[in-house]
Formats: sequence, C-alpha cells, structure tokens
Amino acid sequence: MELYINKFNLKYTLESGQFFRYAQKGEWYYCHERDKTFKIKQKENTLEFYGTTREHITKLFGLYSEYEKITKTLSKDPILKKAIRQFNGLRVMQRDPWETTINFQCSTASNIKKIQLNMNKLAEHFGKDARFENETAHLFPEPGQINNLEKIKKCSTGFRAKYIHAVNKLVDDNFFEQLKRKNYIEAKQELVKLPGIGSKVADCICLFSLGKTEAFPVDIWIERIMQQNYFDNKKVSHKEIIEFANTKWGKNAGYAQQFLYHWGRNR
DNA sequence: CGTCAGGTAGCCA
DNA sequence: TGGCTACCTGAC
Repeated sequence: MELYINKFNLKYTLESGQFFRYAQKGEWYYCHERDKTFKIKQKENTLEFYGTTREHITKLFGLYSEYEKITKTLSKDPILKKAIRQFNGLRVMQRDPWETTINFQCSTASNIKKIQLNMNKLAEHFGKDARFENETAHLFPEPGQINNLEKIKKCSTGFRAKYIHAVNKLVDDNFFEQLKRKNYIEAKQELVKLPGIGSKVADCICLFSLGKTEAFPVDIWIERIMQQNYFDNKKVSHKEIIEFANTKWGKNAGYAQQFLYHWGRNR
C-alpha cells in the first residue's frame, strides 16, 4: 500500500526516541505497535507499507497534524529555526497509550538499546505470536496480560518490574480513553498516581499517545539543552523549564521538545 | 571490570 | 519545595 505524504521524514521520526520496536532491514523498517506488525519505507513523498492500514499509519506517524503551521510558528525562535531546518519532517507520533506507558516505565535510568530489549522481551514472553512474511512476530500483550512478576524480571526490567506488574493491574484501554477526554493537566495528574510514573514519564505518555501537544517531557538531555540555550548555562529546576516552555510555546511545546531533543543529541 | 544510564520513590530538613 | 540516595542490569 502507498500513501502520499508531505513534510515527513520517516527516519527522523522513527529514530528520535519516541518509538522503540523497530528493526531496519535494508530499505525497510519492520515495526511493531501493540497488535500490529508492518514494514514501511519512504521514497521522497511516498510511503510504502505492508501489514497495516492507511488510517493506522496516518495516526501513528502524526501525519494529520498541522505541521507547516506548527513549524512556522516555532521557527520564530532562532534556535528552533535551526533545529527545524536540520530535521525537517520530524513528527510527534501518536502511539498506543498502553504500550507507550509500559515503554516509558522501562525508560527510567536506562537507555534506548536496553528499552528496546525490554520491550521485545515483554512481547516475546507475554504477547501472542503472529506470522509476518513467513516469520514469527511477537505482538505486544494486552492490558492485564503482563501478570507474572518473575517473568517480567526475566525481561531484564530490573527494579522496574514491580511497577510494570502493578500498572498492568491498574489500567485498561478504557482508562486511557478517559484520559484522552481530559485536559493535559488532569490527564497528567492521573498518570503520576501510578507506580513508577513520575512527571517525565507522564509527559511522554501525554505527548506521544494521548494527543496532549503541550506536554514537554524534561529528561537529562532536555535539561542540558535548555540550560545551554535558554538559561545562560545556569542551573534550573525541571519545574522552571516546564513553565518556560509552556509560556513560550504553549500548545506547540511538545513539538518544540522533539526538535530540541533530536537537534541536541545529533548535533 | 568498573561505571553509568530517557527517572522515581522515599525520606528528611 | 529542595536535596539527597537506592535501585536492576546490559552496554560501553
């Protein structure tokens, strides 16, 4: 299947730390998202993919957003202007909230490689098997299915295992549907009540899966980037950074974060 | 072989 | 609110 696209870069979007279950094979990216397995490649303004629908691709890769409007507004900021020029086509994805929650619970005090390992192992141990191109693909387990603490530990999750185990019991798809209907502040408040989920992870869930475009996840990288570029190298609290981003970029803060993060790490 | 990493929770001033 | 520290384990 094909999809005509504009102002989109698959590589930047997929490799910018918002999505983890993918593997590059030649010109194709083999991707897994919840119960979907598909492969996708980009050739200029065309996306070619197999294994899923146009609707899914459009939503997952944030292709419905008013990208030109957002980037134009953000480009008033000279630093973002550079970042946007360098990484034009980078999008904020809209993923499955359940998988995103487990995903970013795994991210605490970790790194991209290890998060990928955790997610792939969780799918192997708890998810259903499917066939894709004559090979076994592991689907991500449904809410409620990650229910064995010892097995969760076998997925190299370490001290995060107990949090994953607890959250698996506390949420379901309906919970996330309710959060989508709430505003950003309320949704975040609900999320940080969950074990193993603090401000940063909650903001990632809000931004990457609940459509809260104003969320501005502050991790150690964003902290450094913001300090260097907007606070004259002075120490600032995460709270101050969030307030600054909110005032400066409002509903576009999430996009600003994604550009700054990618730019700051790949410069 | 030691150090450290996309944070969070718990505890104390 | 602000400042500490422990925490699993693979990767460098």
